[in-house]
Amino acid sequence: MAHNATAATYTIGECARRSGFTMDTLRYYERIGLIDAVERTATGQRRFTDADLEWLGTLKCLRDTGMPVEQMARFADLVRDGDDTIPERIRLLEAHRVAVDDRMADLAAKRDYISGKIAYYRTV
Amino acid sequence: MAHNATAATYTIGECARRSGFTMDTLRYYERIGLIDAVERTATGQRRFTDADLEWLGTLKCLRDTGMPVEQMARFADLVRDGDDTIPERIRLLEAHRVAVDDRMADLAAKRDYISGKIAYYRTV
DNA sequence: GTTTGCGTTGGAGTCCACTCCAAGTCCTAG
DNA sequence: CTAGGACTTGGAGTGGACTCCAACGCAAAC
Repeated sequence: MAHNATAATYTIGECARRSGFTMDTLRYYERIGLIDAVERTATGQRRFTDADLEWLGTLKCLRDTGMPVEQMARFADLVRDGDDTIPERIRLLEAHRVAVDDRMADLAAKRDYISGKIAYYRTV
Repeated sequence: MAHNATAATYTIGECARRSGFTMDTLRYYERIGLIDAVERTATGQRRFTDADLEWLGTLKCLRDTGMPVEQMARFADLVRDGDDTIPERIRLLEAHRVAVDDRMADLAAKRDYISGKIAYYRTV
């Protein structure tokens, strides 16, 4: 058997600190199935693993780029359903990337409008 | 007296179409003071002017770049209070531009993460 | 001159994504 | 061994920004 050097686990508080979600949000995400049932101690406290944290990193990325929770749940389902769903996952992520690109282009244009407004105010 | 060639007015439906807000949102914005009381016909129907539309364009830009309604209301108040408030308006818009820039940088980074994820899935 | 549809109001309802609460248990530092 | 902080639950509450509703009045096309 391999020597398991890094089996770190984290309390929900520590996980919140590391993931950028609040404890409440972590519990909420577990409740609605965005994250699989987290390991528990004998007394019922959650212990998050590095794998959980990595998945949370993906969720954070999707969430912060504006993906609705419902679509993230769909993605989570695909991940749960194994490698057969990889083409669909790619489709989902590509669609999302397009949405993000569109959003960035829109922001850039509107940023310029704001800059123009500022420049105009400076002439008054 | 000058010849007034363009005194176009628009119904709320037309204004919605042109501004990109819904009729309900336009009424809501008027109610909360984001837009000044709109002109009315004798029978009480709203008639938006080109000036209204221009202001709505500014609001759309601010809103779509994530400015909270409350801060837009603050900006609207400044505009109402005359030219003395221009330095403050500049400060407000500059702060907002920084926020937009930050948001774009964050989106760009996270877009790359998503791209990496897609690339990875393609290797599986 | 009537039908079809656009407009009016105040107020209630919706949606999303959390966020908070109370009452209790568990952990750990001293 | 005890004090204080971290964790548990189910369920209720929040905040922001709309969005919808009913019951009605007005408009304009034929």
